Amino acid sequence: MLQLQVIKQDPNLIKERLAVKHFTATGLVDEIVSLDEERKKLQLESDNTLAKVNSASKEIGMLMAKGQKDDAEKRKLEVAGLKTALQPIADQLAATEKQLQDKLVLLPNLPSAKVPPGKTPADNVVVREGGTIPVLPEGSVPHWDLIKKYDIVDFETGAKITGSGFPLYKGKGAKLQRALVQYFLDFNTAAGYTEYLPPLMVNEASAYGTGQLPDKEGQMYYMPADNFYMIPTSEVPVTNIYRDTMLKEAELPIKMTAFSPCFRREAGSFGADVRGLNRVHQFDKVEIVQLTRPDKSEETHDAMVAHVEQLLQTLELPYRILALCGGDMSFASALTYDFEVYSAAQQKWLEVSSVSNFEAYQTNRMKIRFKDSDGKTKLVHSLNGSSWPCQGSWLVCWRIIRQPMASGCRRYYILILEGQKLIK
RNA sequence: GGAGAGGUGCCUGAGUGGCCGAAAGGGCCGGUUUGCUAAACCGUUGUACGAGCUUAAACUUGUACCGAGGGUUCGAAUCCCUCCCUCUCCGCCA
Repeated sequence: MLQLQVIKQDPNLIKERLAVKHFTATGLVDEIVSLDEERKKLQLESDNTLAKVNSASKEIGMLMAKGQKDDAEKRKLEVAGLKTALQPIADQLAATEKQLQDKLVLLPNLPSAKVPPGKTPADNVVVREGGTIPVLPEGSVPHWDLIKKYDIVDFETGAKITGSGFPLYKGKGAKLQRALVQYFLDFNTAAGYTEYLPPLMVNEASAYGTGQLPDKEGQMYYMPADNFYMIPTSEVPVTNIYRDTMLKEAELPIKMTAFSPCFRREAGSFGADVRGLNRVHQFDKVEIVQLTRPDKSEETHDAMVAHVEQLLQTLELPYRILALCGGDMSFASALTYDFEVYSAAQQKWLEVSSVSNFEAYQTNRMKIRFKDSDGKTKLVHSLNGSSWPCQGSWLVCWRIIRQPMASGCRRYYILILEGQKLIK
C-alpha cells in the first residue's frame, strides 16, 4: 500500500497520478488525510491519559511500600476514573485506525512516469521486438492438437483426476517440462539469483503481504481446515521471505529465483482463451524477484527486462516487449513490461512474462526495510518477473516438433544431464 | 492427536507483579591508546506512532511493543485463557 507520509505530503499529486491508472475514487485520498488527522488527535488524548495512569500507578506502588494505604486507595479511585474516561477514546482510536487502514489498502500503487497513457490493452506501447515470426507449413495446427498427436499432455485424464484445467504431462512432455525448469533456473542463478524452492501453500499474512489479499481472494485456492492458500505464483512465498525484516544496506540488492507450480482458480475465464495450455488452473513457473535500494529500482527493472529478453533470445522465439498503459496495469504495480511471444499456429501474441516494479508498495505492507548510510530507515523496493510460464514452454515445444531443429529436443535432455547452458 | 519443556533486544542469556525497554556477556558502531593488526579501556547501540523545538536535522518528551490475541490488576515480560511456532517422548502414518 502507499505510504501515509507520501499521501499527506501532496494529496493532489496522488490524485493526479492515480488518474493515469483510471482510478477515480479520489475522494478516498481526502478521507485518508482527514482520518489521519482524527487519528492523531485521538492518539494524543489517549497517550496523555495513559501517561497519567502510569504515573499514578507508580505513586500507588510507592505509597503501598510506605504503608500509606488510604492515600493509595484514593489514587486507585482516581485511576479508575481516568480509565473510564479513556475507554471511549481508546475505542474510537482503534476504530479510526482500522478505517484508515481499510481505506489505505483500497488505493492502488502510483504509476511511474514511464507508464504510457491509455485505458485498454490496445493502448499498450511496443518497446522492442525481436526474433522472426516463422512461416508455418500448410496444415499446421495449434499446440493443443500437437500435444494430442504426440501424446505428451493429457487434458482428459487430468480432468478425470482433478478437474478441467489440470494438465497431466506425460513421457517426453513431462521430461521437457523438467528440462525447461532446470534450464531457466540455471540461467537465473548464473546471473546471480539465489535459488529457492518455496512452500506451495501460504498463510494469510503472506497472502496479504504481496497484496493477493484482500484483492484476489476469490482467485486463490483456499484450504479452510488450516487457513492456507495455494500459491498463485512463487512471488508470494519468495517475497515474504523478508517480511518484517530490517536489512543491512550491504545486503542489497537481494536477487531470488524460484520454481513452483502455480494454482489459480481463474474464476470467470471462458472461451478461446482457456484452450489448451493458454490458461489452466495449475501451471509451472520460474520466477525472479529482487529487493533493491529505492534509488536503484528503475535500473533494476531495466536489467530484469533485459535478463528475460536474453532468455527468450536463447530460445529463438519471436517476441515483443510492451509497456503496459495506465489502465491495463495491475493494482500493485508502478511499472509493468509484458513479454509476448507470437504463436504462428494460434496467430496471435501470447503473454509469456511480465516484469514489474512495485517500488515500496509491497514492502510497505510487508515492512521490508533497510538502514541507509545516513542512518535513516527506508523501505526497499520490490520487483518481480516471470522468467517462464507454461505457454512459453509449449511454444518452444511447437518449435521442437515442427521445425527442422528437431534435435532441439535432445538438446534439452542434455541440459538435464549437464545442467549447463543451452547448447547450440 | 496426546504428554512435557520452551519462545525475551543483532546473538547468548537473566528476569515470577511496581525501581524493567529490560541484568550480564558477546557482537556492531564511535572514541582513546597504538609502527600495523590484535588486545585493553571508555562510550553508544531497537521499532512504531505522537507532542515540543526546528527551514530541516539533532535534541527533549509521551505512548505502545519481551511469539500473536484476549483477560485479571491501581500496575504485567512476570498471573490466567486461546492460538501459533520450536524441542523431547508417545500415538498415527497414503
